[in-house]
Amino acid sequence: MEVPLPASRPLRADAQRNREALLSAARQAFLAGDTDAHVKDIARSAGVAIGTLYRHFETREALIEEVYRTEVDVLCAAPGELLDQHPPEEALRRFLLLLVDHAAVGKGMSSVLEAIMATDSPVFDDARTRMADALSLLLHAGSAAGTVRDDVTGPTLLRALGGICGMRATEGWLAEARQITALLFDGLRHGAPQAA
Amino acid sequence: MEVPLPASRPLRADAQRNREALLSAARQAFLAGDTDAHVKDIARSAGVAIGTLYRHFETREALIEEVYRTEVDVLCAAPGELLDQHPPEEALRRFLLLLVDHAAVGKGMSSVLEAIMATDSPVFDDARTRMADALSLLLHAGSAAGTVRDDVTGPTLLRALGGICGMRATEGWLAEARQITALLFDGLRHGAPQAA
DNA sequence: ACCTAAACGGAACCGGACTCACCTTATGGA
DNA sequence: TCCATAAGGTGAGTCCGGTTCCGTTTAGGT
Repeated sequence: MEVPLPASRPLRADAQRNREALLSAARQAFLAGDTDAHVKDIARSAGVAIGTLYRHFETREALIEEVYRTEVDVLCAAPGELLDQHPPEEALRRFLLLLVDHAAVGKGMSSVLEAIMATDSPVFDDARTRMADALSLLLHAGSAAGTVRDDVTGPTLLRALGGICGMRATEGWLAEARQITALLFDGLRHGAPQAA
Repeated sequence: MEVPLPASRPLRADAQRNREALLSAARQAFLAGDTDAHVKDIARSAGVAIGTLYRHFETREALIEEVYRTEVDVLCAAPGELLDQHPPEEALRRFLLLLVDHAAVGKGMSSVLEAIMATDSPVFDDARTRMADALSLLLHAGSAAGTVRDDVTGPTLLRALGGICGMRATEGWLAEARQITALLFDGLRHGAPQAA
């Protein structure tokens, strides 16, 4: 129950191996669509006992978050690149769709994005903050350029996207989600100082 | 486990009393904000045993749905009235905000609205269908009048709203939700045949 | 080799929803 | 009025997850 600090002391070799096995097993399960895989199964398919799982991760949620941390990293790096290559408005549009599409990579990812975006769970505080910052960056760039309204904050928009990702469940959800996101985007432009 | 058909045979007097007590206790709890009140507590505060609760309601979810059925009825009646008193576009705007505000009446309502709107649970099939129909009505009226885009369906919009209601959790969520809803509305008008 | 802190294992626990076999009582017909 | 009987009520018990705890094992430094 005391997740070792990142660099407190290098993990023992076997511990390192197990930790990785757990992450890999969990990733496997989530990407396979088993959004709510049981901790026991994850542990078993990692060739480890539950106790070991809990030595490495405070809770089931914490394990999940760790699995997706790299995904979140990738996502949060996107805005910078997008702004380099596109005008702010377009960068924002692309990022919104990128998020939604990302949520589609296996049902697993979307449920985590949702958890990150739509809940208050302290486990996701870090991820949430980073993603809200990423959005703020885009919104500010857009409103500075006058093509995006300036009264919407990163965190607010993040919540909305979280809600949209919460739509996953039905057959055609991705199409629906994209459509709604486009709608939201139109709404963001609509109130812009100098736009339609 | 076999919810009596509405009018198969009039419930025995005591059964009727208990059923009502359960609904009332549940309503009480949900409106008080205890979104995930335990079935035992609900049963206890209704003065009956768990078994009795389960005689009347298939599952916890079913009880919840029943509690909110009347709410949903009210909500679904609104579009008709709104269309009588306002142009389609304005009726739509008002209805969207009405939904969000309704979700704010106690955290309980919002979680149920969310469950109705954002999941596939068969328990809410009925409510979901009715609400999607209500939205379709407004959307059609709006697109017929040329003030609302015509490529968004009731069910899709319902999902989006469900997502937004899923935002409840944080302090300022209502303000955020209203803002996002307004954004969505702007988006709906944006692609309209003859609009901005 | 030996020692010890680190890591592991897994039975036990706990907190929920839900079930079931048995008991209680409303009710309608004699 | 009273009884038969089926509708209704009961609550201990089951099931199913996540989580904890402590005795055992082992990596890895001396």
